[in-house]
Amino acid sequence: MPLYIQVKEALEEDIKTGQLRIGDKLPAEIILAKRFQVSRETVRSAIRLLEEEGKVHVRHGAGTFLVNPIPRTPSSLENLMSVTSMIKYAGLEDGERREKLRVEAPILEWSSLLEMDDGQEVIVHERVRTANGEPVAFSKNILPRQLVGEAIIEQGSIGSLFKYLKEQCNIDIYRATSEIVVPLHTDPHSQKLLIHPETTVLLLKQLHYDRKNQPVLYSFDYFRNDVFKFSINRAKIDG
Amino acid sequence: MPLYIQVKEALEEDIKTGQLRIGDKLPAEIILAKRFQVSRETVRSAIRLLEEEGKVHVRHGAGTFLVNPIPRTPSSLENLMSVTSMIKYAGLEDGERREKLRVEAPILEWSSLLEMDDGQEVIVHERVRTANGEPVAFSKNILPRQLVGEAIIEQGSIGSLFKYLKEQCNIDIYRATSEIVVPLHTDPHSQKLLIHPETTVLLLKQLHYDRKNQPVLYSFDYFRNDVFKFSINRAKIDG
DNA sequence: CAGTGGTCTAGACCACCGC
DNA sequence: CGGTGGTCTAGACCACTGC
Repeated sequence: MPLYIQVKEALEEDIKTGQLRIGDKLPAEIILAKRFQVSRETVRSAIRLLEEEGKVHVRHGAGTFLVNPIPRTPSSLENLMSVTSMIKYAGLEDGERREKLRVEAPILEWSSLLEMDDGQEVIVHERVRTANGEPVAFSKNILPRQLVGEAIIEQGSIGSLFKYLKEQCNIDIYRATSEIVVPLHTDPHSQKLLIHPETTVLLLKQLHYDRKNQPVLYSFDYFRNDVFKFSINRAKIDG
Repeated sequence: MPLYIQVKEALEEDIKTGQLRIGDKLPAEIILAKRFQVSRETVRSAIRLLEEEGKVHVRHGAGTFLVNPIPRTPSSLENLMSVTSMIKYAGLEDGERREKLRVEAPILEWSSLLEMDDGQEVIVHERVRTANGEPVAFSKNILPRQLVGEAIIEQGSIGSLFKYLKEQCNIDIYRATSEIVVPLHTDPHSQKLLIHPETTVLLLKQLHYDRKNQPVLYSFDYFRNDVFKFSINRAKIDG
């Protein structure tokens, strides 16, 4: 375990035991360095982590101050997770699915977003997710056929798409840009989920990227908003 | 200008001029340090910035690689901005508003979220935003009366609430947790905006914090989704 | 002005990757 | 195994804050 992690955890322990309280100024970096018998840069690495996690507020020339812990949002949208994970996270049993899988010629929007060459085909994968026998989400996934190979077409059930792509296709999704849309009532995919009068539906149009920021998957994910809760942490851009 | 910023910008210049191309491995840190006549730690600070901005991918033992630039999302929700700013950002003229301002006893949900003592009152501020004579957004803002003082009650028009709070009340909002909700058609606030058949409405329930993570403002912000576009960048949590 | 964090150095050793 | 990034040190000087 690196030293700066140990220092960070020691400081967190001071917070937890109440030795440091909200609003308190932490000892100067040089003092902490002496106390923990490490160099000042090591202390700074630890404090940088605490700052990233929103536990302290560093002010040049003034000191480092303990702030309220960031309010924890249960499952926050800026953390990318697969629909399968979101269902588990919501405490639901990932039930029976109706899957459809086909090969298509992409429409211009898809081939453009996925940066595909002309003439290439896409795999279109659709499925309804259920819990307690009721539909709770619907997903339409679009992938370049070239990326996923031929095996997927014979595949009966995919399971977690993220997991399948990682293990079978060596595609590691780790980022996405998502547009949040409230679909119209006339949207046929939305209608599949509108089974209760108090149900509303939210759509995420998501373009997923691998670690090289290559687009690999475009998806339309519809969620019942009476079942799933969506939240997000927002912060001012500068200082 | 700090050295590590200069190094970062020199590297970005190499990217822009095509000396470094997507997928390329950057020279080793120690080589870059020699080239720029700085220490290795300075180079590492520069690379850390590039990594945070998603421009390079650092792999322990392998090297640092140039990746596709992160797809730029126009106005992404994780960047906190006021409704006033969102309206300007959408290219709309912030038109006539119908403002209401009153003092109330808070309901339990509000006083709890705003961490208020019993018996304290809240200021409730509502307004409709219009553009081209049509309503495009509706906001309901709830603030502890104690925080904002008495002056606000006599105030005719507030303008940008964020700006008002900063300049008149010394409250600097810099973070929020927002829940994204698709309101029901029966929601009276939502109905104010449903003036076209192809209009849908999205609601942000937002709890705003100052730099000490003290909650200072709870707001319900309704937006017409045919006028405003909402997007978000999502990333996997761990490396 | 004293105290604080921000930057920077020139080394060192370790952990990991890919050949 | 050599090359790479990850961590760490013991200093130094600078820039900012608040009294």
